[in-house]
Amino acid sequence: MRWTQTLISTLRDAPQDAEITSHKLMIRAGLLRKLGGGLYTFMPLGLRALHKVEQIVREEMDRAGALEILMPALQPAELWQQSGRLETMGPGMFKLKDRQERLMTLGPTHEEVVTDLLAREVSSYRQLPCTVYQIQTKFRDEIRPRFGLMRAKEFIMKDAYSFDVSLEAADASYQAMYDAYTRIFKRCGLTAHPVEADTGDIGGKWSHEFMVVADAGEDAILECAACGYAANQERAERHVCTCAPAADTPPMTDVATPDARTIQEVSAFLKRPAADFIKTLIYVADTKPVAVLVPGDRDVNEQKLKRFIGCKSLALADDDTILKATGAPVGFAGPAGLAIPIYADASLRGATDRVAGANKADTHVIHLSLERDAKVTDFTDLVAVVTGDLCPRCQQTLNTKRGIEVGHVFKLGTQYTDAFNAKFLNEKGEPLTMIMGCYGIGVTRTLQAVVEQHNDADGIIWPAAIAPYQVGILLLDPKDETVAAHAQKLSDKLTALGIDNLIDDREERPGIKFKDADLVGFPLRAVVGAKSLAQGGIELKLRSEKTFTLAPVDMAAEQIREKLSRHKN
RNA sequence: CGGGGCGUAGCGCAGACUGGUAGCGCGUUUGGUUCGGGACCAAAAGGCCGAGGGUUCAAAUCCCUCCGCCCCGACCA
Repeated sequence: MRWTQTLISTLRDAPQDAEITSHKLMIRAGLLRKLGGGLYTFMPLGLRALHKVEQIVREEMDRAGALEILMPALQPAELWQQSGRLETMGPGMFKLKDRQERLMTLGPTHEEVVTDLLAREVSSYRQLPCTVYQIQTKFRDEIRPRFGLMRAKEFIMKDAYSFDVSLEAADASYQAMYDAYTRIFKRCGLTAHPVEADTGDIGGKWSHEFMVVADAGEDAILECAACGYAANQERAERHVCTCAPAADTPPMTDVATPDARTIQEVSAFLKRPAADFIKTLIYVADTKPVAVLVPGDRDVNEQKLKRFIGCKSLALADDDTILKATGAPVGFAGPAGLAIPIYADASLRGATDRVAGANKADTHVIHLSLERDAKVTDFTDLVAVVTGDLCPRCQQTLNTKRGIEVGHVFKLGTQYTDAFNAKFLNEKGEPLTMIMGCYGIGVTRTLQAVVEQHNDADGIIWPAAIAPYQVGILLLDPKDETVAAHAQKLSDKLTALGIDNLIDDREERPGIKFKDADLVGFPLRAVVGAKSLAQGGIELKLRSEKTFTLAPVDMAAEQIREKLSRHKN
């Protein structure tokens, strides 16, 4: 292919609305163009790279025994009513009506469609295990689309679903996908770490996310260097020391704290550190108010809270609800005397001599001994784990990193197969419910994660496996027929060797071609010019290296193949 | 949804406070000189200044409404 025959336009400046490196580079290098918020067009160059990622995904899915299918993106809403997710995922789904006024959705994911499908298709244990997958466009009405392809309203996902006869068999299917994911990300040139994760709206009991470590990542990961424990902050647990209660805390006493509402204000007023406080938050779980207690210097992890209570919606209570539940305005809630359920963080078990709100305006209490002075419904792990907390496995210190979630694997159990009555007959003719797993890779996000992980000040540095073109042939003297012929010959030879390449045949000065080649990020650059030919050949330079070598014209293609194979990533 | 910021040529920006009907750089087109890390000279094309309404003799500029985009937060009592 020749540069002048394709649609590549590079930009010297990044558009003002691009924030992170990978987003800027993908726009500047002409891979993407924006249509609107969270909506992007893949230009020829970007689409080539995307197709390569898809191809790797396809090969590894096939290798793992999964079967490719393609389900509709447009789906009847009844399916979502049947699973109950029209309610839980509703706000994040695009909905529309057809001319019959039937409510439809644009699929944000496909558990419903696939379970309905397998429930109809599978009737015997002989058909199991069965894992199907598709590479398809998903639609999500994101609260806030961000950073180009990282969080888009429309994006390409590879989603796979496994169906098994038993939990043990399902574990094997899960492991097969987990292993396939490991291979996929490696082949894409990514360093992705599996971490324990929250299951969110998908549901299920167990899941791992594949995280690419990057400062631009939207998730926080807690890692233990000692034992290898790694978890998304949404799920991360910590080891808590069970401290012996102080023998004699004086009776709980009111103290006036006029206008001091926040922990910070009361802490300053009473001259007690935030850690001595019991922070009391009033939430509304579905429709009922509940109180949540955490140490004054800690934050609540709402995902954990939601999971523990088992509610569908969870939000901080408004001022009226707080007044009704505590009898006091916002800022003076405390555990003593509350008539609503109280959930306390496990670290507060045996807490004595603490400060908390008194459930009276402008008043706090001191000498609060939690189990003596309040009726705690349950103690459980509720705080957001942070750097410095102790590993729940080995009690060493945890560290935080930022990560981009590129893949997520779930053990779902029978949540969906129950809802869709997906049963099969076993050897004895008994009907059993299939055990399900689901597995997603954000294909478009993965592409951007690669750029985020592989770049320098000059531009993208593509891993050879997913570069739009593996070789950029810079034709420096396009009007010189001999030189141009050499470039074309090299291109043909490379193509014959299965190495895709692009000849930059523009009538531009060399400087522009060098800059653009670096920006676009060809893994290998071959310079063909009157000067190089006079010196005896064609210049070969890897994007990841500083020096070049001169290859005789007849040897250039072979040498390129060799260089590329030595620098897979 | 709340807070903040921004909408002027394909991209990056100035002009706005102090109204007088639009400019710079890059890019694009043409011609010329150049030609190994984003050259130079000359000429040219390209804009209902996000949309609607108002004030005014006159609005990119002032006022109101809406729309779009970006960032922060989705929350600490």
